[in-house]
Amino acid sequence: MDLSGLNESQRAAVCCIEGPLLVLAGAGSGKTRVITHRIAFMLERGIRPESIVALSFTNKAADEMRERLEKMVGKRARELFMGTFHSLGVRMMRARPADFGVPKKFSILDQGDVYGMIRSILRDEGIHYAGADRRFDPGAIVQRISLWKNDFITPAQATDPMRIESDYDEIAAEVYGPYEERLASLGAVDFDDLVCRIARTLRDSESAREHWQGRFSHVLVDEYQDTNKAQFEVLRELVGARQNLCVVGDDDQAIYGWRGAKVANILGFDMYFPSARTIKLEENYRSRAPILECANSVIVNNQGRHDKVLLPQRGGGEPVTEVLAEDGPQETNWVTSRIRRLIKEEGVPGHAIAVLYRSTRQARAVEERLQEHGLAYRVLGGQAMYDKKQVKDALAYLKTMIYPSDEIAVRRAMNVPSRGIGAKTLERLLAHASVRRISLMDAIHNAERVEGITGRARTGLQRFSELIRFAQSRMHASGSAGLALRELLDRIALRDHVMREVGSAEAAAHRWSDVERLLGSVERFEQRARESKKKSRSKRPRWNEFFGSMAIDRDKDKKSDDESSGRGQITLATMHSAKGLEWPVVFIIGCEEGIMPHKRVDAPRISDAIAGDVEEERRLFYVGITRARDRLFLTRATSRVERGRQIKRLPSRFLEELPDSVERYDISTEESLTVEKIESMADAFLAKLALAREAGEEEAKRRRSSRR
DNA sequence: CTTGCTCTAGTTAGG
DNA sequence: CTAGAGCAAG
Repeated sequence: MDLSGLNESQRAAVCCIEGPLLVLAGAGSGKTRVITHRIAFMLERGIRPESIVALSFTNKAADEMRERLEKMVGKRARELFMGTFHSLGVRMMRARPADFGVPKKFSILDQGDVYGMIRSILRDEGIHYAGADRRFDPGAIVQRISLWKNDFITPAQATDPMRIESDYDEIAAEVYGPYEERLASLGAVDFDDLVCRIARTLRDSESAREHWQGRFSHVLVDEYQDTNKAQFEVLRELVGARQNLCVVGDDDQAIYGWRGAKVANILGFDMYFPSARTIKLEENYRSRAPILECANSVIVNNQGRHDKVLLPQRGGGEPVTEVLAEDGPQETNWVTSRIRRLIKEEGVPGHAIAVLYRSTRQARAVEERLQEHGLAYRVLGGQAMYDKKQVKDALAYLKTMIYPSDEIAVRRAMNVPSRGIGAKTLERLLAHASVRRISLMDAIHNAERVEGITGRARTGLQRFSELIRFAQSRMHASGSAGLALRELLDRIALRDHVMREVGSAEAAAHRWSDVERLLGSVERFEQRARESKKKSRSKRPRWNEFFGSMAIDRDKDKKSDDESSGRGQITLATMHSAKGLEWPVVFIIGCEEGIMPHKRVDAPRISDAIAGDVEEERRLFYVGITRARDRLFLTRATSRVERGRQIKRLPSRFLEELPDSVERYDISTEESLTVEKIESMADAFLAKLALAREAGEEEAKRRRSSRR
């Protein structure tokens, strides 16, 4: 194998295939190259592809890795397991459901289903989760339960008074137990179960452990700094005594502590695996020196980290620019016109430019200005396609047609668009169904026999029942669920429903296009099933697979979308979703106290008690900086309109950690400021101030506060 | 049961 | 300023 394209430490990381290995891969240090070369090297050394597991955090990352590997080793790349922890979990649970205490056909709840369940528990337990007196955001509860599950804290332990620190802990602990019970009674698991059940089973069952340790001999993990406790346990049990575990990551890019990731996993890797080797990749092939200088000088201010720096491998480069605006509109205006200039005058393609920000809401203003300028852009992140309401509605109908026993789907579909079926009616139906041991859908088909259902609800149920029967008969007649779903959606005029729900025709058309995409992927799935039928003679498409992969690979249809939408687009992204990506030109907007670091992580400003959170914000800023290849602009405003009022804004403390080589530009005075200029201005100002003080003028104090 | 009004709170994301 | 949720009225 040809390793000549790699530097010394990269080569070391590729060739060290036995025993525990920690690869500390700085931003832009050729991490993916190392991983793919390493797998290719392992295959060359005769390790069977089926016994290799390569894990990452997103499907996209896994797919890209597989593509790159396929270029190196060909079809064999398809034989090894490459995917997310969650998809590994699904695969293991499907292979041996009994080991994990789940039914053969378990279903996977998505975020929306979980929310719905938490809401209904809150209602049933009589907890006012929102309102004037006490408010409990279901989202915060879901998040707590998720954190507990990943830390192996049981419902009983969660209610321990010693652990409870806030109202939220108390409420969440109260809901946690019933939540787990409901999951079990539905034969369903949530996303967290896909990981922590694996960990628990491997820990507790010797036979399961032996089976899986025999199945997999070598494990690789990318983005290791983002692993949580449950994921760590899975790894530890999976690799067993052989400890053929290679983890690749960068503690300086750990930005997911708030969702349970443990930086300790990467900081203390050699504590858990004492025989571990550590290899640092510090050569940076992405960014120009001035950008890396910024990155290095910001990140050294963090305490808990592996000691390393980014060493520039590309020469030259313009200075990084810090841009000062008077207010928000001026900031976005400047950014968009600078982008326009880059594109129109300097010949930079749109896809070479990104605007990064801390929170999604900051995108809107930029979007509006870009639209005005007629510049094409795309927004990364945001709601995943399968989380969108319209798509979920359509999907609920599809599931109802195919699996009428899927209660969650039926519940959703039955009232879209509203058919006058409310909580009371549902309750009656469920009671009826449970007494007769029939499904909710069957109870609906027999609605006229259910006690107490009258008037509007009754006719609504009748219409729904007929609709489903109609769709099912169309499906059987045509042999295509996609076609039947189209007809069904047509009948209920879902399209008009979507139109009515949103204001602008444009937004509605956009929402509807997501439904079209769903229909498209249903039809493609059926097409594939028909083709493979010739070979395998299976009677029907395996819908379980389709729905399962829908919950797991939510953005598998996104890719074609990205490609079809052209290459000229500017990218708008949060710094979180920008991780792993790069652009020649990057703008980071809103570099201010309160935004970055965000005010929520920095509540007690005087005592730096929770400095860890501020350190995570600093890492996030570091991630943002290291996305830039050639040019970097950091912008901020001195005041902003917030809740209708003009508020003064202070520069982010991170800006003050930047080196002197950074150029400063003030939009309103159109002045470029170097450090020397600022210093001479400050000197002049101080001289003036001294004069004023001598004269005993009160005004001097006011001026002092307006300085910088 | 639905609709429309009023109030309030307001990170970050993925499977 | 907006989105989402509760609440009161139809």
